[in-house]
Amino acid sequence: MSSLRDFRARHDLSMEALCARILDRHASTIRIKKPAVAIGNLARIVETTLMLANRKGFQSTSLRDLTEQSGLSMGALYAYFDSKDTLLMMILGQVVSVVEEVLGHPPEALATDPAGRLRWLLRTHLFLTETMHPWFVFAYMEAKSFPKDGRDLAVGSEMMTEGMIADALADGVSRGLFAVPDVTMTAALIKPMLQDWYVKRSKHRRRGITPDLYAEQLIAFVEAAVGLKRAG
Amino acid sequence: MSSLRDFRARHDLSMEALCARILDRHASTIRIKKPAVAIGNLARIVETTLMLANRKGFQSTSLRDLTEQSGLSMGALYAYFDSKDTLLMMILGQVVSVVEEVLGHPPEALATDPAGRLRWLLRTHLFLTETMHPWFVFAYMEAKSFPKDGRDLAVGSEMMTEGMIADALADGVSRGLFAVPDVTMTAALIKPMLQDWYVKRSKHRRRGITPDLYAEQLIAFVEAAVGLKRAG
DNA sequence: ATACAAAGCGAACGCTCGCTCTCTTTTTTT
DNA sequence: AAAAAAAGAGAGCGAGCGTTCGCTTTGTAT
Repeated sequence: MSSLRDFRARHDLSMEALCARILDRHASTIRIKKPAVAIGNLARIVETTLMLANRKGFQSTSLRDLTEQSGLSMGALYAYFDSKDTLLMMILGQVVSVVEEVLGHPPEALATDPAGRLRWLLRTHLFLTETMHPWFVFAYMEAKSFPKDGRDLAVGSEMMTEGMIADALADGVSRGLFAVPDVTMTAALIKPMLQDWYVKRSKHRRRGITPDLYAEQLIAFVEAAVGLKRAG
Repeated sequence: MSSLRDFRARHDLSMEALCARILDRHASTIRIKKPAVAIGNLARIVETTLMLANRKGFQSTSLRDLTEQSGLSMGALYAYFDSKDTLLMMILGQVVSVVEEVLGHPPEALATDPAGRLRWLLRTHLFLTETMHPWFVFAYMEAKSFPKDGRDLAVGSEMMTEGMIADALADGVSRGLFAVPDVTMTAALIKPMLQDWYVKRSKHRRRGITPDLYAEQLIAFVEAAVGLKRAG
């Protein structure tokens, strides 16, 4: 059974790796020529933005706050984005892209094992959001104030992961493994429990719940709810 | 079995009734002498604030937006609150107070019926948030940018309702009705499914899910998860 | 050492913000 | 009808916003 350690060994989600991909995606906007410099400073910018935005909201975070905390000047910041909204879209776009990449490819071995695939989805979702915690809080909390394309992107991403859960459920039902009256509705009920891990993470941590523990308990809860008989 | 109609017949949660109580609580700040005038204008102010804040966030809603949409002048607004933060606290305080009042008093008949009390809690929570939908979205989405006392109030309220769920679960476990490994954790998993109704309400509505339907399916899901055998 | 591009800097701009204050209008009282 | 009290109006204030731009510093190739 896979753990958070295993997950992190399989995926490089370090700040540098993530910012390298942001640089790729926004090469036309970013005016810095040397990739090493660009990635290093992007890392400082994104890290500071996530910290400040998660503390008091992106709208309320001023670019002057950002210059003070990041150590970069106003002019330097605008070499990396052409507007505050672009900065927001850089972060959001990276979150959406990683979700698609990580959750979109379940192990082939689970292709005919809906219960295993459901477990894998829940566990992987939790480990991903744990590893990129500030990114996901940012995407979730700022979603409603995104420019329209950003909102569509976020909603689309959410619908995609919900759809993956629904597919696993439907597969399980058709194999007689699960007893679920309405797979769409059930998937819609499972999603917020996944999101709660990162939205209210400090509460769970205060109670001593680790990601592995949360995964285990959530899986037990969901499997009971969908009528799966558990081994042992 | 109680429905949304029944719920609304039992509780007066009209804008006027809610604003009358805001007036009571903030009588010292509000400079308007005649209650009828004060309540009427408070209703316009709160209604407009909720609409604008839920559309683009409270921070991004300017007082000039508020004057335009409400039809009241800047000077008039400041006869009702002494700062934008006070306006926020008026709304939040009313939400918290109503939650305590409505959820804090389950029917006496359910005192020895944990399964019934759990059903009542879920249903009542859903009906309450449905009836005061914009208020709850506001409290939930703006929570992180509240001044500290506001955040504490919101967190306290959430912990209270989670505690009620946990109590019902613990009662059920001690009577041998539920099979739950950890009541606190289980309550923490149930809460976000309740909140999802109002946070993602438009998604559910698009799918044709009514509050009564959501209540029914959520209850079925939870009862299966906690191991309750259902009649029929 | 020189030349040139890359990167970084921060004062200044136009604008909007929350909030105040004086003045006018409406309502109530006499 | 006059006077007093209550309520509303909206121009104006200083502060702070996102963004720009002319300039300096740093790094590199000759």
